[in-house]
Amino acid sequence: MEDLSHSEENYLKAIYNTTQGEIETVSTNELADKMNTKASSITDMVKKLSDKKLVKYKKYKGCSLTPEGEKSALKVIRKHRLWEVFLVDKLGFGWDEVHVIAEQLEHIRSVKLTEKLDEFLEFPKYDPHGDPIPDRDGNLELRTKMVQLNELEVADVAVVIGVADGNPSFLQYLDQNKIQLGTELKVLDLFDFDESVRIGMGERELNLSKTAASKICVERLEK
Amino acid sequence: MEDLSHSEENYLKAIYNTTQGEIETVSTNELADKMNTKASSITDMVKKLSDKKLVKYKKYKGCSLTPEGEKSALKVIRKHRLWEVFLVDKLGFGWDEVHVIAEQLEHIRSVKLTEKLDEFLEFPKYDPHGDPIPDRDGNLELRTKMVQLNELEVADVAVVIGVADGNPSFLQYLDQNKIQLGTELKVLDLFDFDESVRIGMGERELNLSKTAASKICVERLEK
DNA sequence: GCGTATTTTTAGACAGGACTAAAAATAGAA
DNA sequence: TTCTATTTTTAGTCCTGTCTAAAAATACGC
Ligand SMILES: [Mn+2]
Ligand SMILES: [Mn+2]
Ligand SMILES: [Mn+2]
Ligand SMILES: [Mn+2]
Repeated sequence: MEDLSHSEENYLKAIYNTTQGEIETVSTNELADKMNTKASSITDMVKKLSDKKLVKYKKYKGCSLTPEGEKSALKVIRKHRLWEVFLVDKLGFGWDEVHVIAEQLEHIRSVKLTEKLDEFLEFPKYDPHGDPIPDRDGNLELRTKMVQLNELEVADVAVVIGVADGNPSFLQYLDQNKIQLGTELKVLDLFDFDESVRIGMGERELNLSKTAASKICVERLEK
Repeated sequence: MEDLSHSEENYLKAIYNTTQGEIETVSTNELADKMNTKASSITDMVKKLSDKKLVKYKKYKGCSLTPEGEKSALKVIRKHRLWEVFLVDKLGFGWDEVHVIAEQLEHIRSVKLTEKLDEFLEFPKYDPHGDPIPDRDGNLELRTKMVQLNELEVADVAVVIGVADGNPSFLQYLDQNKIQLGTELKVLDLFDFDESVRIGMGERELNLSKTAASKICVERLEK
């Protein structure tokens, strides 16, 4: 229950993010890639977190979070996403700029600060990238109706509700093409040969590569 | 010019704060006291900062900031005070609660964040304790007309413009006695035997110990 | 100016976090 | 199944920042 270091929090967050969905365990190398560090550093830290009962770890078998560890990770994620909302909504940052700054702010230790910030932002449910913000108890909304744009059929109508990649260059690409959260679109064509997709948004039409389309998260609308 | 660690920034700030005014140099032990650390730690860090040309240091003679070091210190102080304004004005914290949180926020590295925050707060000149906020170039207003309350004469009228002590228990004492920045007061009596002072504020009258009075910073008004 | 008290520095240790290189375990192909 | 390629762990090193204990320098009373 004692405070965790910035580093420990970053590891927990990375483990959380890579063990979402069906994947129940993350390998040492995969984590090393995600965190831009070396496998040996991962082993060291995972051992430490395992001693603290925040991570389940079997040598050579990868790791996952314990319920305790998940709680800690979600606290950090809550702060990260709240700060992102603050930076975009209150300070006027672009959604492509806030992640790196929130990486620092997420480590500020003050429960009262987090709760006051939440209130100041009027209890936002989603961050600027469409990711749900855990409540103070660590409950996270499941986005059951969310699908990737490339999974739609021709003539489907949908609204953008998230992005699967926070990379600034991808977000700037979306900005340039005037795609943002809330943008409504219709699938005009699906091209088999490269799995690209043509969408219409109001008057505009646009081709998206499979790569791009797979990173845009949408919810189907009644057509 | 590379980034400084949290620890290095804290040392620079502490050196800045203890070498204000006539005092031109701070001793190793004094700094150790202020920072709740040991003299040997001070020596180590001061050597390092001296290598980086941020601190002037002669063995056994104490240390002070170089112009470079002062610039760095003022950047941290600027962030500290801006965050304090944010916490009080926007989030509704009490002035007794914000110092510890700002101790963390002051280390967030993003020039753009600092400038956007400044703008969002509408370019405040003073923090919640009446301390002037350095501008982006590190220029700091000198509060030439500021005196301690215990230096006033009987019948002097003055307005509270700052506190010389950020200790929460002192600030809470002021809260309880409804003394805040902007409070106007008149000196009713000075008591020689213990140097305490009796002040009037509107209908209210109040005795202040010398200790308390010396920590309240005021500006004389035309009586 | 001398000798003691105090301050400051040095030496050595330790904990956290990261890295390299080498060793061990596992996975996969033949 | 056996041999090799890949993954993972271990061993040893380094850097930062801190501490304790010992040594050195300074300050000061007489
Ligand atoms: Mn982080
Ligand atoms: Mn986000
Ligand atoms: Mn600080
Ligand atoms: Mn302040």
